Amino acid sequence: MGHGDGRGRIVSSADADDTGTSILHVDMDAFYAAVEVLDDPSLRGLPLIIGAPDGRSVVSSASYEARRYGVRAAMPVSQAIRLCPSARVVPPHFHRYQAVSRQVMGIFESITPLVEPLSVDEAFLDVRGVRRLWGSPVQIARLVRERVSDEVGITCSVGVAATKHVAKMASTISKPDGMLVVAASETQDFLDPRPVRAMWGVGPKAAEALEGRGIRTIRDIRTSSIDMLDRAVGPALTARLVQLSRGEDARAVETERIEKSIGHEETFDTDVTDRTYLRAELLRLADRVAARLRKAGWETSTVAIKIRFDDFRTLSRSQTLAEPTAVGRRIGEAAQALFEQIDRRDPVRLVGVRAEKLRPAGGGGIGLWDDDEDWRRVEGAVDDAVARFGSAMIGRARHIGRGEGRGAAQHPKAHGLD
DNA sequence: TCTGGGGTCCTCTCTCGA
DNA sequence: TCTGTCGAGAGAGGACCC
Repeated sequence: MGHGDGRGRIVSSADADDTGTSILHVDMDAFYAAVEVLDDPSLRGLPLIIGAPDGRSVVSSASYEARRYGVRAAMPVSQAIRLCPSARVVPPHFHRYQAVSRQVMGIFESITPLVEPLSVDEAFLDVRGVRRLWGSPVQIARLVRERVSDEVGITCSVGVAATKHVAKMASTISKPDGMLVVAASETQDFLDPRPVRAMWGVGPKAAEALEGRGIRTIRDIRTSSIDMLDRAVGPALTARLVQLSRGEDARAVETERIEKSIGHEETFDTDVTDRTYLRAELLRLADRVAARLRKAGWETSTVAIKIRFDDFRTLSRSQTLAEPTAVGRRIGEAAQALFEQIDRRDPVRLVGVRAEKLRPAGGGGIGLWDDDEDWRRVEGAVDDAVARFGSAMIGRARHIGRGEGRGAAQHPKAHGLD
C-alpha cells in the first residue's frame, strides 16, 4: 500500500513509448479508504483514517485528503488524529476489502493468466502473451484502469516496465490514479536519480546505513564498491541492490505462492502480568493457527512464540516437534512449554504463535480432530476462563475464539473485572 | 508520546556429528 | 582418546513488505 500523498506524481501520456516492456504493476489507490467511500459515498472527499479508534491500533490506510496532513499507514491512530483532527476514523472491514480484492483480481485474470497478487491491493501482470488479444502494454494498462474504475468503482495506478522492480517503482511514482511507462531503453535514466529508499527492500535501517556512507541515489549504488556496500548492508542485500540498480531483475511473474508459515498474534489493550491468562491466550492462538493449518491441508513441524514486553523488547522462542501436527492442543502445549522457558516476568503487551516449516498433512493431524470437536474444546476453555475471570468476558472471548474479533484482545483487568 | 497483524528473508550464534 | 575444524541445521533476532 502506498504511503505517499501524491506529491511528486509523474504520469505518462497515453501514447508513451513502451518498447521492451511486458510487466505491469497495478496498485489500488488508498485501497481501504476507497472501499469505505464505495460503500458510503457521503465519505467522498473527506480526510479518512482507517483504523480502530480506540486501544493501541495503528492506521491501516488513509485517504489522500488525510495524507496531506501527514497521516501515514502504520502510524498510531491517536497520533493521526492529532495531525488531522477533522478526520473521520473508520474501523477496518477486512472481509469487505478481500471481497473487492477478489473482484479486482478477477478483472486482471480475465486479461492475462499470468497474475501475481502481492497483497490485497496490488499485483504484477505479465502481458507478453496477450498482446495480440488486447494490444500493447500501454493499451493493456489503460484497459486495466478503465475496467477497474467502471466495474468496481475505485481507481488504481499502473507501472509499465521491462522488470518487476521498475514497474513497481513506476506505479508508486504515478499514484494516485496514474500510469507511468518506462521503456526498456529508458530504465537506467529512470533509476539513476532516484533515492535509495525508493528501492524495494531498502527500509529505514538500510537507507540510514547507505546514506551514512554517502550513498544516496541508485546511481551511487551502481557506482560504489562492493566492499563498501557489503559493510553497509551485508552481502545478500548488496548483491540484490547492485543488480536492481542496473535495471537487472530476472524474477518472473509467479502465479503460485506456497505459504511458509501461519501465525496469529494479539496486542492487549493493557499490559498483562497474569501468566495463567497469558498461557490461556497462547492456547487460544494455537487453536486458531491449527484451524488454519487444517483448512489449508498443512501440518507444522516447528512451533514458535513471540512475546513483546511493555518496553517493546520482543523475544521469540521456537521448537521443532517430534512429529508434525495440525492439532491445536499439541501446538498449544509446545507454545506453553516455550513460554515457560522465558524467565522475564515484566508486563506483556503482545503474544503470538506461529507454525513454521509447513508440509502437506499426511498423518496424525487431520482426521484425529474435526472442527466441531475443536470448537467444543475451545468453548470449554472459554467456560473455564469465564469461571476464572468473570462472566463479562464470555461474549468477547467467544467472538475472538470464533475469529470474529479483531484488534487488541481484552484483558479482564482492562474492564476492572479482577 | 507511541509503536497492529501477517508474512518473508537474512544474519548471526550455537550445537552436533563427521 | 583428545583436539581442532568444518558444514549443516536449529534457533533467535531483526529488517522489510503491505
